[in-house]
Amino acid sequence: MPAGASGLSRPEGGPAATARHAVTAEEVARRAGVSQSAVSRAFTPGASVAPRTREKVLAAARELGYRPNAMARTLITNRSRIIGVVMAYLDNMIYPDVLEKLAAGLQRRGYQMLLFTGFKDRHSDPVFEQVMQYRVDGLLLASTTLSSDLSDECTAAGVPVVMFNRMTEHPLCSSVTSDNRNGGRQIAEFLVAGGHRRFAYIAGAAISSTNRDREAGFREGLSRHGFSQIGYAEGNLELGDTRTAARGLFAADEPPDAVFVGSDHMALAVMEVARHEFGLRVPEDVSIVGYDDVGAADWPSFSLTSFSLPVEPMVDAAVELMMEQIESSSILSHHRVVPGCLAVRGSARLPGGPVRDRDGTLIWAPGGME
Amino acid sequence: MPAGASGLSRPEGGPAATARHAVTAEEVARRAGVSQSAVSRAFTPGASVAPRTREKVLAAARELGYRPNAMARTLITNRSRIIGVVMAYLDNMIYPDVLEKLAAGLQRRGYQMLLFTGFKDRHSDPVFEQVMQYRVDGLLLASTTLSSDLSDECTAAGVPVVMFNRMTEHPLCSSVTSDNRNGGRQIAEFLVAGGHRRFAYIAGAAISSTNRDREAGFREGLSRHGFSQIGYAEGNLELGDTRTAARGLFAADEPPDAVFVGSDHMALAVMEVARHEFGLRVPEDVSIVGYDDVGAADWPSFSLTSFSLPVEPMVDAAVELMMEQIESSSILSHHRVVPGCLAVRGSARLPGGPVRDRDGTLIWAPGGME
DNA sequence: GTGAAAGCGCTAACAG
DNA sequence: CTGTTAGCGCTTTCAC
Repeated sequence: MPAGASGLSRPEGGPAATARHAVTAEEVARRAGVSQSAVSRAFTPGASVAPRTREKVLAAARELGYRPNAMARTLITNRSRIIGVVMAYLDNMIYPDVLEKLAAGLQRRGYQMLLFTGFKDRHSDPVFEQVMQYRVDGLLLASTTLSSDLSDECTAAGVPVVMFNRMTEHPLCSSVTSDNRNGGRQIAEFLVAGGHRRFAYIAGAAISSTNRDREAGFREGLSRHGFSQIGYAEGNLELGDTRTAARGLFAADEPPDAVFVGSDHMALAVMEVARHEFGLRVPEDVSIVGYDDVGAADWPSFSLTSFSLPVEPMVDAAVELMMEQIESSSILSHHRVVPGCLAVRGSARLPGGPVRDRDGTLIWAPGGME
Repeated sequence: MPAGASGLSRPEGGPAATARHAVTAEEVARRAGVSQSAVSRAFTPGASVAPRTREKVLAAARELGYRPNAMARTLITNRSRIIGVVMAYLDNMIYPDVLEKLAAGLQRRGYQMLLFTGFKDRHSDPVFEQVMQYRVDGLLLASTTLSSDLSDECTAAGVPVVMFNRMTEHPLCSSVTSDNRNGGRQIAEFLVAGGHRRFAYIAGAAISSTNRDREAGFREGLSRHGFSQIGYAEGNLELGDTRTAARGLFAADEPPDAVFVGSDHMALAVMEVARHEFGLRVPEDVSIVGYDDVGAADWPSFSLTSFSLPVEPMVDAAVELMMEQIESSSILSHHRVVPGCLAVRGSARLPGGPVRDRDGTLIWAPGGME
């Protein structure tokens, strides 16, 4: 017996009703005195129906409570107007935001969202089999870690795949990411300019392209200034692991004076450990920088300096890419990299003067970005 | 042009493939040298097929990459095995958790989840029309605020509705909630025992049953001890409004020494305002208690005392309720109230001795709950 | 246990 | 513009 069965309950039940047969176009047609195809046309935008006929149909439909059956329509049009969205877990605070914006974007174009999530531990394959049976028009993969052959199967089945917040070498997948590499590098520049000397990186999912690029950018930026030996630990996008990682770093003989954490979600946990377990002041004793710029980063308690993941433009790009492929019924491989910027707050020591990227781009300047 | 279109991009495209026609049962049948119905049976658990036939079919299916078409099946069985989930917004940190667990629970029973979210501002009716066209087998409404006639339409269409984390007077809806009233009362008892004298309540969505019950319980508990005048403000489940509400309360002539905030999501914001805008120490100057017991409540920075929303049992109950109705194809009105308990942390002053509810239940005792 | 045949509710030609 | 007709891919009798 599940725990939920305990507690107060009203076993008496209450009123009951039995499922009614759904109204069909046929019935509406009879009532409106037209043919069944007329009903279909009345509900098809842009179909050629006399205004008077359409009126009659809509009236009859309203009276009967008719709603076109999307399943039947799918069967014949070969378009479900459903997009499968795969997000293994939602604990990174950006995902709820992505989900909301994505749903809104798809809805606006008349698409629905079939969501697959909550299989952190279990394997994703059975899940995937299910998605495909629903003949989704497209698949959006938004977990940084997911078996890549999943996308193989999709493209083989002619279903366009858009990767969100991750890249792939797969030749027939599109992707939308933030500018991870640049972000990592700009953070390095910023921290070096801030006078730090002992750096560390805490990785998310080490195998993901997202983590790989952020780390690569960070190392690249550091090595430009001669720092090639840095502390390293893996948080695996998981709070427990992240805390362990942070403890290891801070307990070292030469603890870092600047830590770049691969995502805000983890960075906040690192900050907690630094302050409450090691009594470190941020940023006086250690600077902490994250990536994603989640809402909580801006809370006074954290005031986390972070490189932004531009969710809205990324979602827009993803939806656009998806629609393009659905409409052209061809699978292309487009990769969009959406630029972000460093949101400078209080968790990292401020540099004395302006900071520029290697190409001259202004990353930060005292007193605001002019 | 959306912002996402800027930034780096590889316009050259890449390889392209055209959607292939999906494999049908007919084709599998030909290849396996059996009839199309045999194929259907091979994929129907519990159908009467000779093991040898099934083997042949499965082999052919594998070779061809066949997957049964769920849409076609829906059309004939009149069961989509899809549950519509309506969650207007996901910013309350409990919702991602609910979503994950719900998806897992449904998936385990062979159901998919069609998610409707991201319409905080927009009206939900057009959204709803869409859901119904996909012939969902059931609808789970998990936003505390949603037009109630939405459920009318569902039950009229024979679709079972389960409300999650909210109640309704509607006679043909089921619901699963936490024990809001008890929670509110226990918090009152705890705060009174802690020696507080000036109480305040910050409401979520004032019209929601969830808020109503939490507030009623709180007031009930306080009035038992003679406190009937309390501070009140509305946060509307919205961070901006919540901060404004908190500012109003703390800036008053006689600011509260104990605040119960209708949800953790808002409570954390209130704590931020108290500390960083008013320089108040928590709990020395003001005690703050929340409801939901979200993950962040346990972070050292907040250490928020909170009444738990037992997500897992609630989700289990909701799924169970839903399955019951789908399987019996009758709509019942069951209301489950899942008990929670007070998670005592550091954001509220501790009472000197054990605290009991009016019925004698132990709410809290020094040194743990024995 | 298996195949033939009849639809599920709808769209999409096709004549008129 | 409208009705008729033929399926979409599948499940489900119904004989065999």
